[in-house]
Formats: sequence, structure tokens, C-alpha cells
Amino acid sequence: MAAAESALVADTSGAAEALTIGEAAKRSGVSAKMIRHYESLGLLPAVARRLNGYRQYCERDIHTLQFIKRSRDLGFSMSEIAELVSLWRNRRRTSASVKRIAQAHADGLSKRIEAMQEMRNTLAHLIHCCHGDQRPDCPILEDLASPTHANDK
Amino acid sequence: MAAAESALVADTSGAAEALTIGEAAKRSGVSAKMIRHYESLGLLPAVARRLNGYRQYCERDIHTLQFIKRSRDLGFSMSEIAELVSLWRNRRRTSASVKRIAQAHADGLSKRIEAMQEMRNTLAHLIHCCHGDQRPDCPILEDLASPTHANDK
DNA sequence: ACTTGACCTTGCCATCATGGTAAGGTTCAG
DNA sequence: CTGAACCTTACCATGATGGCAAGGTCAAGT
Repeated sequence: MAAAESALVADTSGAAEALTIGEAAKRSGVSAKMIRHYESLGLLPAVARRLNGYRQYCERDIHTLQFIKRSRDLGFSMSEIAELVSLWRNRRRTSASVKRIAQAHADGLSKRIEAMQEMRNTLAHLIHCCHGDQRPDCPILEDLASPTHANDK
Repeated sequence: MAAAESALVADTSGAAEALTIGEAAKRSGVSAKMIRHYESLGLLPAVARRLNGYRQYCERDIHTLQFIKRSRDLGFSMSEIAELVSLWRNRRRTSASVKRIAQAHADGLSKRIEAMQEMRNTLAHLIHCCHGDQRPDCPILEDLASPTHANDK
């Protein structure tokens, strides 16, 4: 009887529901490990379980996981994603609130990109100036050792 | 006698040596916390101590800390910095070995920058398409919820 | 001499998203 | 009945940094 229940608990539709966490991972592109983690963060609402304790995922859950995956791929933090998921579920949301989050994230990205570009440009210059041969003289080390860098920041 | 030693241990030159960690922090721009951390990583060679246990820094140490600070500002990782400091100290280094590290780091930066630019561009497009008003319809959420994103990566 | 405030010491915890590993239970196929 | 392949929980690690706590030290003011 335990075997019977574990095989088919999807009481309702005849569609392919009730996926295990491994199947959900493959379908969503999110690792099982991360799925559990997201659950602990409260990103996935209902934590349906079978009688044996196995987590159970329906199409809606997979969709949520794909939403999270896409959001991560766009660089949103977990707390931002929590907000986005919440707005996504809320029919009375305003697009302004979504846009605000996205804009803030894009601005953060721009700042980080600029900072990294400045590093890269400085490095490119130093690398260009360095012979890269067997001799010890090196403008890169000279720059790093030079105490005359603006204490900006 | 204990008071006398703590005030002036700089036995040699009359110059202002023997700085405390707080003074070293101000001079180098590295926090005291991080100075201790770098020491635990082996980036600072001798860990001179006074009799009371206080760390003691000479000009050479300050210079090393400034070197580390500059390297961090250019985005080098701690393990890369460990290599750079080692090369800096080594008179028989080759500029090629320094250049190799810098080039690898610059390449890593470029990759990360590209990835972030792609995120930002995608976001910019979505943000541009979003009205950002009181209505719930939102192309940003629609994108995130769309299951049709190439499972690339 | 005693207090006070500013410093120093060590050590532990938290961040953020993710991976790894260990120890144990379940299921399914041979 | 056994073994592979899954599932469960729980803990540790990453990398660079900050924060906090509990205690020692020093210098200056009362």
C-alpha cells in the first residue's frame, strides 16, 4: 500500500504532475540543492510532500523555478527575486513597482561594470607597458609598489 | 621599565618606526581587521610584536600594505596578491611571470564585464518596454515568467 | 592613585549563492 | 535480496569583509 501511494498520488488530472526534486531540477535548470535552498528562503510557497517525505512538484512549481532561474541569470539577488515572485503572484501589483526593482538592479550593474572597466583599463595600460620577458624590471610591479595612488574612494 | 620599552623600542634609527596596527591602518588605507587577516594569510612576513603583544609595523610593512591595497583596488584576488608580493620581493623574478598574472586577471575581468553587460542590456530593453505605471501588465515579469529562454550557459 | 577612554588582543558569527560531503531512508530493477 | 539511483537532513567551505564580545594595555585627566 505504501508502494501504491508513492507511485500515484496525483489525485486530480491525469497529466504528468507530481515530479520529484530531481525531475524538477532537470526541468527548471535549478539544482536540487538550490531548490531546497530556495524553499528554505520561502520562495516556493507550498512544500508538498509525499508520505515518504519526498518533495513533490507540480507544473506551477516548475514554472516558479524557471522564473527564479531566469531572474538569477539576469543577476537579481535572492531578496530581489523574492520581491519579484511576490509581485508576479499579485494580480494587483503595479508595473511601476516591478520596474523600480529592475531599474535599481540595472543601475547597480552599471556601477559595478564601470568600476571593473576602470580596473581593466588600468591593467591593460600596465600590461601594455610590460615587456613580459626574462628581465625582472616590471612596470606592473612598479605601479603596485608606488605609494602615490590617490587615496580616493 | 615596561612603560619605557613600549614607548621606544625602535633601537636603530631615530626615524618614526614602530607603528601600531591602528596607525598602520591609517597610513595604508587597510583596516586593522584586514591587516590581521592578511597576516594570517602569510602576506606579511615578520609579525614583529612588542612585549605587550601589540603588533609593530615598520615602513617596509606599510609599503607592503600599500602594495596589497593597490592590488585589491585593481581587483586582484588574495591568492594572486600573494603571488605578486612574492614576485615583488624576488629579485630574480621575470616580468613575464608578473605579466601573466595580470593578463589572466584582466581576461577574467573582461569576461565578467561582458556577462554583466549582457544582463544590463537585456534589462535595459525590458525596462524600456515597461510602462512603469499603476497597471499590473509588465513586460519584465512576462519575460521572467516566459519558459522560452535558451537553456544555454 | 584611580578612573576613563581609546586603543590593542583573540575568537566567533554573518554575509551571499553555491557546491560538497556524510549518514541514513526509499524505490525500483535484476 | 542486493545494488544503483534516488531522496532526506545537516554541516562545512568558499572570499573578502564587517561586527561583536570579552579582556588586556596605555595615556591622560582628576
